[in-house]
Amino acid sequence: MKKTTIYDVAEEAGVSLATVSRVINGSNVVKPATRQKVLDAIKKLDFKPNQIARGLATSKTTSIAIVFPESLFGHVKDMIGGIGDSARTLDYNVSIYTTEEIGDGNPVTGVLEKVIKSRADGCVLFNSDQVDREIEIMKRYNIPTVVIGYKVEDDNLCSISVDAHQISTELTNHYLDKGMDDIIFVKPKQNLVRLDEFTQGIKDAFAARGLTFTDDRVISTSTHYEVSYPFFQDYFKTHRHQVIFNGYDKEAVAVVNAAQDNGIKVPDDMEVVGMMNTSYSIMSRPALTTIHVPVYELGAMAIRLLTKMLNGDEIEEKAVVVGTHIIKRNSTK
Amino acid sequence: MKKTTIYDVAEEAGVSLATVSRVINGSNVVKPATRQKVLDAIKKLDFKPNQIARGLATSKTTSIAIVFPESLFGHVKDMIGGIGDSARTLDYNVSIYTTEEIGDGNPVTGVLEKVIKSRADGCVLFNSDQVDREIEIMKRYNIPTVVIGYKVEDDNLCSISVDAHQISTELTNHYLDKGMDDIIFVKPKQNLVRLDEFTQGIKDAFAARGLTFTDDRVISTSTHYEVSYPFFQDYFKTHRHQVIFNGYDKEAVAVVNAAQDNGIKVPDDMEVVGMMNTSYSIMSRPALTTIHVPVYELGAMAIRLLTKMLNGDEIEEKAVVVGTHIIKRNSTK
DNA sequence: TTGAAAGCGCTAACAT
DNA sequence: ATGTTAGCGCTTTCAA
Repeated sequence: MKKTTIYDVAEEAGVSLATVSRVINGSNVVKPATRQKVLDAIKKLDFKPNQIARGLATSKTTSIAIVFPESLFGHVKDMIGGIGDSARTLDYNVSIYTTEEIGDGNPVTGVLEKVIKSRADGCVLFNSDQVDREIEIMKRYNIPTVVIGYKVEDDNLCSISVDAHQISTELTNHYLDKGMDDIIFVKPKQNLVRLDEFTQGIKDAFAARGLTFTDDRVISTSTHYEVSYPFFQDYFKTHRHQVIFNGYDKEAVAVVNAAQDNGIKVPDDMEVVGMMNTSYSIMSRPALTTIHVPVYELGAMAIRLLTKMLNGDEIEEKAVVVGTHIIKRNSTK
Repeated sequence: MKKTTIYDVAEEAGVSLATVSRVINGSNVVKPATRQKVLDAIKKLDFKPNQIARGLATSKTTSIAIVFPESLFGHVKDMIGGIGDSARTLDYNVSIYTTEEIGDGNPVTGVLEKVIKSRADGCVLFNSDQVDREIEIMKRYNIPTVVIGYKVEDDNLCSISVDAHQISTELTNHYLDKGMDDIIFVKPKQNLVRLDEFTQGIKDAFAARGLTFTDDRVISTSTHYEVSYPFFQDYFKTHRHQVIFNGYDKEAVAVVNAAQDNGIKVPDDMEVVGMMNTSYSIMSRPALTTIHVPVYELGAMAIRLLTKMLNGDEIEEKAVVVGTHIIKRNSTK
């Protein structure tokens, strides 16, 4: 069954294909009567313009590529609402491209190659340990890109990020003020938020008081609860601390549960702070104090920024830094 | 900066564009020496074939559309690993199309219209209260489609689902055997698993013993913990039950937490069963007994089925029903 | 083994 | 206000 084309519609309506094209593209030079004939023909033949052909003719695909490593999916998921809503409103499709963790040789260039071939109008990248290389590639091919979670700015390149350093110094100072300096930072491999900056913020807060936050106070961990929980279950058999910062709520829940299983009362014996303010944080008992990052908005802003670039609109701020704040719940005093 | 095309490569290599096309498509009639010249030119010019042009010429986009309502995103998320991995392996791109909950008039046809215009090679749909209409549309446009969570089969139409009726009768019988018939089913609006069938399974199990499971034992609820938790927090002030089945782990956590806040011990005073075996179920205290649904595999199978349809391969089973089982944890005895 | 040319379905000058 | 025509960048016969 052959798909109906603009030619079929033109014939049915008794006009040229150019007129049909004008009607479907909303040109206002078409005589109302003619327009109606065309509209009728479109309806009768149930014609749906081929976006691929249009894309070839206009060099526009109205599609945006979202590229991220699988491990960041949890974050992207929370953001996809904002991305999807904005994209839908602005009439863009979103295609997702994930990079596998354990890639065959060169996962980054592999997936970006697909993006380039797909001729996506624009691209959204996420902070990851590969992000610099990714940015490099997108710049080389001159594809308008916005990066989420990593501050950069350039031609055809915007970013939306969070001031991780600021929030971690604030948090650290809060405890240092209370004389609590037995702090541990549980750091997952990847996060939307720059965990290296977060770590640096802690160190700087310590340093400002003549103290040092040593690297052995940073515990690297998996974001799989199945892995992190047993780890901490074991860890707390032999360790006690005053405060645990976490790079992601999921690990914070593992810490809370494992601590309590070892008779450590949260928050009385130990305080725990999560990150991202995901639903994990409210489902945990006690509910987690956590750093709120407005992920939905991050996604929505990314698409808006991107479409501005695509439209050649003026962009006042190309490297947007959004604020975060701490949500106080029951895992801290 | 003009993108380099197949013509540029042809000129650089001193051959015709047909030869270049043969090289990039792996035709084996090209003389090795010629092939090498072309390969060199491709490398030198950093040529990436335009997938849009190719799509127009071949009527294939190598892209698959995934369509689902926002509220199902939690489920799709768990599945996207499987979808993404399979799609990547089989060299398809996936485009996601979400329908907004509170649509302007006709969300379904709106979003599917985009899918049709995009000329996606195939489409993945999910069980939802709109799925019948969606299927209808895909059939009309003859787009190979696989539906996840809803059993159907037709030309160009496969499905992968779960036998909800079977699992709910099994579960119900387990409690009925123990003489526990004070059962409540907490039912969210949408789930990948057909909750109507699940409900029917409970009813049938009751009926088989001359009992009735009345409709007032089905509590409809939101999947937002922020909504469901306060609801149950209040509910358990005046209600006690022996067993609570839940249509999704998230609500089960709300039930567990709210019950415990009201002094109801889980599982001693009340048993709670979740559904889907998400990470919520292991993070809950006590950890949830839940119905395991192999979502990753569901996603992977969907893509494999779809690509078989696209390749015209033989499909032995067009309406696959996958098994589920109950994972026993500490929210039941 | 390679090249020439038609065509995929549409848009966008340019004519009329 | 409408029609004609030349692309968009590729694939795929058909010839050579």
